[in-house]
Amino acid sequence: MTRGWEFDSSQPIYLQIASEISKRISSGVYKPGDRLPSVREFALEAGVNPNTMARALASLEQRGLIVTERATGKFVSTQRSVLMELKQELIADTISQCVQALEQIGLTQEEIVSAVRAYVERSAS
Amino acid sequence: MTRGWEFDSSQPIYLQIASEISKRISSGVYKPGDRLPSVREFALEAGVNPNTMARALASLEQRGLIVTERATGKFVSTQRSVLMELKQELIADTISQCVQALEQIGLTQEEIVSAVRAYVERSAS
Amino acid sequence: MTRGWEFDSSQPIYLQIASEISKRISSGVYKPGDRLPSVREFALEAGVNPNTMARALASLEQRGLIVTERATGKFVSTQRSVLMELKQELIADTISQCVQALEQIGLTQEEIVSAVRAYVERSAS
Amino acid sequence: MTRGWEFDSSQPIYLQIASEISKRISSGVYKPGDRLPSVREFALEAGVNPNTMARALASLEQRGLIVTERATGKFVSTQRSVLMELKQELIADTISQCVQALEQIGLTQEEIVSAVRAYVERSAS
DNA sequence: GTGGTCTAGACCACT
DNA sequence: GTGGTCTAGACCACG
Repeated sequence: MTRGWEFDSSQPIYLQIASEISKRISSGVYKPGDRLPSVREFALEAGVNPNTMARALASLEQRGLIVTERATGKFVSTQRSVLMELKQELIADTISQCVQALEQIGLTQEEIVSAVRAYVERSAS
Repeated sequence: MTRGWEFDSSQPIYLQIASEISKRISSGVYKPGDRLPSVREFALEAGVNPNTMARALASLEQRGLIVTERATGKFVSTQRSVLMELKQELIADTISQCVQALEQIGLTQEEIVSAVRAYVERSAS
Repeated sequence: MTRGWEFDSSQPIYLQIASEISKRISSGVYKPGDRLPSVREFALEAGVNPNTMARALASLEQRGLIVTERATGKFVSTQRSVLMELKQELIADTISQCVQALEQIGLTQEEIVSAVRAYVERSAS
Repeated sequence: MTRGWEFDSSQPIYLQIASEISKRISSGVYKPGDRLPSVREFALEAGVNPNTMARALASLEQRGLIVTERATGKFVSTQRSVLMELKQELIADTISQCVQALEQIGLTQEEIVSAVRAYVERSAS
């Protein structure tokens, strides 16, 4: 049994939590309109202090990804534009990280594109 | 000053060290024929026990990436084939991880390729 | 009760252990599919530290002679090819050592063959 | 620098020394009529007590392999018969040990002979 | 219980 | 100084 989610020390934990939940929303684990687990539940699952979890959720709420209905809980936003924005951002982050790593290995931009194309074509067969 | 390299608990430290040094070799931080820092220095830099560092380096030596000259130190292999193999493996791993993340977000393979192309073209301008 | 196996200082202990266990596998003391004694038991029997025994077993695993099933133990490989390879290697090593000794004593290659033939015929009667 | 010869605990050291010197005589390091190093020199070389070395040399003298000339030293015997006997014994011991090992690996006597023949023919090419 | 990992500290041979 | 080996003892995940 793991004690909680995995964190590293490169970033505040609450941001890592927000990132994790963002991914879940984007990938449909939590769908638009879904009620999220309570802060306490979430904190237990992640193995962090409820205050930390609350801070993470607040940052998501500020971005418009989740909305709070007083006394009933927090829900994933149903606004398409915000969710699309999130998705685009996650895509950009993922690709950015990948491209950066490949450039560090020594690939040019053209080589990166063709390497990715080769990869997906190979895995498609 | 950081206390050492960053490790997570998803993998043995010695493998993470091996991976880190692999990347440095592939990206030219340590070039073919270069003498590597001594095991003790390396261990100090990474913030681990010398035995752990030795284990990491042994795994690299077993893969043919580095060679040991007794009592003088460890050197990056000058064999092209091994280094090319390493590079291809690092590229494949990086792309695999990226594609997997993007597919989880919900992109199709064509979308992934075009998103990467768009990204590098945008960053080129 | 002996205090452990016999080792000499010509080679690292862990390699001598690996060699000893190899012989046992080849001669059928440990048969394909057999569960080996646990690392701790083995270490006790050999009179060495468990880490040293683990290192020896790791080298055998790397050669494909044994396989590990997590939390249940280590087992002799059932792959014929690997076991045949081992046997051939042990035979070659043994004969090489013998021939070398006999050549040093001053025997020619023909004399060596006939001396061996004479020996086995004599011991057969 | 090694501190002396290698011994194991399977046999008294003086017998291991006698065996080593026997091999040297048989292989011609010390030829018939040669004066051997003094007991003190020999003991120093082997890293043992002079008494132990004296005992080893006494056992060789008893077998007739070496003779003592009072106040001048010890010499390798010039008697052919004794030297031939020694050679035969060394050969028999070497082969016996080899055959025993091969039988333990699981070879039959015919297989042993043909394996040895194959080995010397291969090494001759 | 199993094997795996990591640390701490020691001694060795080599140059 | 280098790497290599060995011991001792600890903690972990797995089933």
